[in-house]
Amino acid sequence: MYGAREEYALHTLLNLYWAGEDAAPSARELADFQKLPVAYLRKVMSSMEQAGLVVATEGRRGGWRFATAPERITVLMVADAVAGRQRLFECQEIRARCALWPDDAPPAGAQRGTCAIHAVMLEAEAALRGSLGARTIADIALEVSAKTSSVTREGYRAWFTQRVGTRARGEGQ
Amino acid sequence: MYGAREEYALHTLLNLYWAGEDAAPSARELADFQKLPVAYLRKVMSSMEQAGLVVATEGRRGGWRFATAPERITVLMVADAVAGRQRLFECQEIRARCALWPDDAPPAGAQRGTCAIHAVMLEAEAALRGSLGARTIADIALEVSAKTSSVTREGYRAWFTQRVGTRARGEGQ
DNA sequence: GCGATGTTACTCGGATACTAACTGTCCGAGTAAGCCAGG
DNA sequence: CCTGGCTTACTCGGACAGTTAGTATCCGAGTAACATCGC
Repeated sequence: MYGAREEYALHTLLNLYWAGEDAAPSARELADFQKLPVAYLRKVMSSMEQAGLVVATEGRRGGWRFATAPERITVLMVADAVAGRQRLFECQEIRARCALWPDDAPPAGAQRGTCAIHAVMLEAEAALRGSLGARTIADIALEVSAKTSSVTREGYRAWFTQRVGTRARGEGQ
Repeated sequence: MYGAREEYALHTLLNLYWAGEDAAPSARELADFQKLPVAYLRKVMSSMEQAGLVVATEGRRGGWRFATAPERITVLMVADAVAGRQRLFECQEIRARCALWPDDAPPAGAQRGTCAIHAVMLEAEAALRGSLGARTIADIALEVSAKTSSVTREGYRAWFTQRVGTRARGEGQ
């Protein structure tokens, strides 16, 4: 159900968090840091922009920032943003098709309410979404922080500020 | 994540339930009743047989029965049987790839424990599986029974016993 | 009457199309900052 | 000094290719019940 897109998106948001408030790294920098395909990451970022999670500034010193505080961005929001509100189960209303009646004239009862099987799936989907909706980017970042040394984290931040700085001053390539 | 396979499997188990203990309908009969593709349903049934949910008797009067009481068959078991224990998320250990170190020599800390993002996904997967594991085929059947008239349900059962009967007696064309 | 044979209708498993989705790449258009030459 | 054009390095969006997974079909092999034929 969830694949590389979601993984890229979440890790990149985490990296955006490490980079710090005033960095605004570009898609290329974010991709380089994690060694991801640049062009593809751009699309992922676009999806997240449309969902209002991040915002891009254009031009030479352009780059990406959080549009919302990472404390308010849940994993569910990210998944929905890049995968487009995927359903756990796509009900085809099989119940209406039965040998006991013609296809074009099912009895009224066969279509009333939600399909019982569909209902079970919807319930499971709600459980899934509830779980994903309870965790935020900041949550995860703090969790990771607790397990890594502050030196390492400072290294991350420094890499971004240095990379972004040289680009802005035209020292690139 | 879940599609036609699961829908076919669950509806067919429900139909097996309506057919009654002593019916043993064939794949063709089960498919005809719900107007499903026969050859495909056979494969779905095979998956469920391998998982120990249903059992087939071969030969002319052959057909399908429950291998386990429908009270003990959860929706999760069915989904796992036909979809093969799908993961919600396939972690690619992206965290090990970083511009700060060479690909072939990541620091020990970067790989220790489970990836934080992966952990969130595993938790959500557990919530999903917990929800699906709490509902059984018999549950759903009783739920549907409560919403349909006994005449309708008797019609289902009669259709199967009649169909299975004529086949066994060689009156089928 | 009784056993051997053939027919029928199943299941099982593998091989094969067709379609849709995911991943990834490429290219043109628009935008903002720095640089540099001409007035 | 300062204004206009050039270069650079971004973002944005659409179009495209390669690979994989899901849906569906087909065919040959094995099996069990029934019907039929020959003894």
